[in-house]
Amino acid sequence: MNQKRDRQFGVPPPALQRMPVYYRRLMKAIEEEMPFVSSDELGRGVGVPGAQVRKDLSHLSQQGRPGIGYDARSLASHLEEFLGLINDKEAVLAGVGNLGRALALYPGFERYRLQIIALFDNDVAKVGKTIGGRRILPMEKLANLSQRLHIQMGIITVPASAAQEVAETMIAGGIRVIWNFAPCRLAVPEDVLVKNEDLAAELATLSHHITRRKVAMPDEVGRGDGDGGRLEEYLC
Amino acid sequence: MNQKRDRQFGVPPPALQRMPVYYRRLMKAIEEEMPFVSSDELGRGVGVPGAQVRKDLSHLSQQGRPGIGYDARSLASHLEEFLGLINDKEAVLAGVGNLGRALALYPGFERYRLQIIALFDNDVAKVGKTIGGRRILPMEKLANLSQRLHIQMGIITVPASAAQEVAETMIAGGIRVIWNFAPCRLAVPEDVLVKNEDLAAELATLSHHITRRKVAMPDEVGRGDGDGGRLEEYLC
DNA sequence: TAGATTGTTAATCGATTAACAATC
DNA sequence: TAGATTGTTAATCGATTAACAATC
Repeated sequence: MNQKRDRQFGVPPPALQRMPVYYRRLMKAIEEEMPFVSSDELGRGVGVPGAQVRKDLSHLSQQGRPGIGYDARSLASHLEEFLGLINDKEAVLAGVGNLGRALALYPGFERYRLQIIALFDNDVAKVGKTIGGRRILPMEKLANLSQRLHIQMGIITVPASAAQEVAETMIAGGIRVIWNFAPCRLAVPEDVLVKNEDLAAELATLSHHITRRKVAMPDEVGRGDGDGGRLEEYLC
Repeated sequence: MNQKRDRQFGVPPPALQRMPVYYRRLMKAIEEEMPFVSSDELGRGVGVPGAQVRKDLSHLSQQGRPGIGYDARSLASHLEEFLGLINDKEAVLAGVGNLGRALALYPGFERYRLQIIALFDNDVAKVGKTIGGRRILPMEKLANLSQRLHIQMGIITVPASAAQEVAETMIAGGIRVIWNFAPCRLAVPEDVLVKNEDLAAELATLSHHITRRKVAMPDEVGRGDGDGGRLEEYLC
């Protein structure tokens, strides 16, 4: 009953976020030939208690066996299905700077069946060059290519000042899921999903913790000899 | 009263995460010479209602003027102080692959006073090379250098298989805040803060949305002409 | 059988939203 | 004064945790 409601409205976001981590834990169990994994073991990885894991997994067609745990292979393939990892997904990437280049070459995406199929940049000096076997195309071709190839995802790695315009181009090309690495928020129609990977904002929260931590724990034991040290000594 | 409690126990995590976005909105207002910004305007950027913004900002020493809004400059500098953006922070980075290289060269960190002061890698072919004016050092030097220079943050961009070991090295060097880009969870003592930037996991949740969205909205209007298209046509 | 672990219900906790008197 | 917008309290919503009967 509750399950049907969830199926319809979707799994709660925090639960969804944990699923890939459970999945990873299961892959490890399979590698180590452990046939069953308990909710507590699954939770250990993410730092959540077993009860949370069970609640999360109850949103899937359930699988656990009381007294035993979850069948690793079976649950893993349920998660693969749930997360859509069995489907091929194609993305375009806009902005071939250092970060764009790194993402285009990131080996981890392949495992999840994401292919970055085309790279775009405004810089005429970059257009025509090749990265990981893919030629860099001029930005004007993005919308049309995305539309004709039914691209499902757009990755934005342009500077913040250009991000909104690029997003609009992607949306014009029929893209409805945007992975935004530019340090800004995008204004998009409500049927478009934007996932912000805002490194600068994350850094700011870490900065807060660093600063406050200092205040909270004034005497740091065992942190160096107090003479300050100099960077130069270490340059080999 | 409530404020004191918050000051002591810290601002709720969701509020903290929004602060950098408010800060950015304020910087824009200052640039545009708008002296005051209302909570609704501040919220627009993050997609939260004004009431939420006001509640969030109430954790700071409050500043708003009824009927007018928040003084942009004043609130911005409160946020700078709160987020520790006025303090210089130093980081080491381990793992100079494509992603590590991109982060080392990322221009956005400087604004927030983060300096990546040293780069480390295990690969002897990389050691000795220079990135953004910083020489790459062998991993064995990480702990000692971090300790002597009182480095506050460690950035992990090594493969998942090496991440735990690198984290332990950083912790041995006195680092208590780790920004982890490896697709895995780290086991650390409880006084160490780990912020995971798990791109593979994020991708998996996006993958889920792409898949489910397909199911939810079966007929996609205006997405191409239906003949499928071919990538080759577009390669310039 | 005894021990382990499940799925689920109820209790708790925390964050968001609504509402409104205070005030610029 | 009238209109706008604040800070805060109370109501709502949603997620986490505790507890336990069911069961392998």
